[in-house]
Amino acid sequence: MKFSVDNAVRCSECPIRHRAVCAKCDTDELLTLEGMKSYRTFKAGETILWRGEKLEYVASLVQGVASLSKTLEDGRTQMVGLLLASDFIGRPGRDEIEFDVTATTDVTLCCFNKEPFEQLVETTPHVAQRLMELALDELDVARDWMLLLGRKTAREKIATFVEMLVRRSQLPEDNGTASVSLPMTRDQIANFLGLTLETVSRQLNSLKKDGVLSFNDRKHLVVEDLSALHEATGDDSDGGIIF
Amino acid sequence: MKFSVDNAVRCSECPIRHRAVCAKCDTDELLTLEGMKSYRTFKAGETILWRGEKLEYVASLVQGVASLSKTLEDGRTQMVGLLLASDFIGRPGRDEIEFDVTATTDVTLCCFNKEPFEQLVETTPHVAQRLMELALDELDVARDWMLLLGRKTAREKIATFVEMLVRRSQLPEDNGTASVSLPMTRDQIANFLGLTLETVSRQLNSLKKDGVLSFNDRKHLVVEDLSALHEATGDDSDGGIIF
DNA sequence: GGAGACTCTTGATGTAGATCAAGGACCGGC
DNA sequence: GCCGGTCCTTGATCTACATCAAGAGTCTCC
Repeated sequence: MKFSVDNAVRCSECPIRHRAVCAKCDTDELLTLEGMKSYRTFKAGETILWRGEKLEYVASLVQGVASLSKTLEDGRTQMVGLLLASDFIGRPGRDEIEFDVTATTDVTLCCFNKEPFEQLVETTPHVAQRLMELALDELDVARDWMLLLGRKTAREKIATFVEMLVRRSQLPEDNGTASVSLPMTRDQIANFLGLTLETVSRQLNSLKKDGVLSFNDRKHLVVEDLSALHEATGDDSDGGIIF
Repeated sequence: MKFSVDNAVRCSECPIRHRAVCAKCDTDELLTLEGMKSYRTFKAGETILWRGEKLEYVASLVQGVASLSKTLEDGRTQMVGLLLASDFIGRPGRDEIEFDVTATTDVTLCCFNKEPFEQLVETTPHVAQRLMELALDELDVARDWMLLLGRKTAREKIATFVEMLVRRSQLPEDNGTASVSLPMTRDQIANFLGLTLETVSRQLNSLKKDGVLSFNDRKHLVVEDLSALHEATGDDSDGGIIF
């Protein structure tokens, strides 16, 4: 279900219609948004927004994966968020953002100019409510990530990351087995988990040796034993992580 | 400006009136909130909410400091948020929370029963907007914290923490000097920064030895050189952290 | 199909911070 | 004032992961 700037869809047919910032909008509100929106695309690796850059628009991510990252003075970087289809970029009421946004894969955005969008937020409770829900969901994810970054071992971090991929891809789990595609390089994973690429490689291969995972090409992973994987995350058995 | 359950204030005189979830409310809306609210207090160390517990109410923190924390299966814990005056607890649309909430100091909450509050969110854009702003602010803080947890050294973590205390306390900075009160034990600080209490102690004393900080009693810190402190955080010189 | 550039693996070594341990300072209660 | 508990400091040791290094796969573009 690919689409490009050239064949822009109507909102009512949009693949993220029911999950994005517009999820709660009624037909009238949708019409307003329809008039404001425009699509943009970015190639994998391109920077979508720089930290501190003046924000001209806010956007929903329609297709692809983007990442948010922060950098220290000496160049160390940490990924602080992963944006997937229906996630929102930018915030009404702030002129710039505190992190860089980079396209991990090819990305399509549905953009709204900032000012008219802010007016919409002021007037329609549906948009503000949905933005609040999205922000609170992101907050939950960020907090799970803080636990991971602060307290988990390298092996637990990798296991948690793979488990997240499985949950998110929503693939049918075959009696304890699942296969997922890996949209990032070891380096990007390392950046995500607060590790180095060598440690990521070692831990992935260690999980492979232990029969929890298997893989041959670098873009694809098979989880051989989901419960062993969960065991390795260190997470409390109930509850768990929401993605 | 202490107050207890016994001498509940009117909303219009509330110390957090202009920063809490009610900040954008007009007089009518405030009246509705006035009718719904009730105060609760907790002693330092008490648990305000357990993870997974059914949420009966949402609340604004009026006075004191509370912390959010997560726990791994084997008992390792990580603080994932610090709640200060005007911060909000709970989320409309979710029946439980994913972390424990504990009173760090004595705490006073302004509570709203969950269901009427949710209805209010549905109907008044001002509350939804303010909740969105609060959530987005917390998200910014959480992301700074992820960078800290994932990439900073022990010394940088401590420096960042102290700098945060300074910024937050808003005390007049005397030509590069500032003094702040320390509302937590070494153990709690360690839990906040993803360190151990021994490391916290060592790094604080190392910063003392280097003339950046000084302290005699355990509840009070003096920053002798704010720019040296900032230097020690590792943060990019511009921008910086918002608290 | 081969040169060059990424990306990944694997090994050897170093080190920041955890862990273990013990003693000292402070605090509240009797 | 003394006693028990909590909190903090300091030292010795250990270890998980970073860092440094080298080689092997794989991808792409003339």
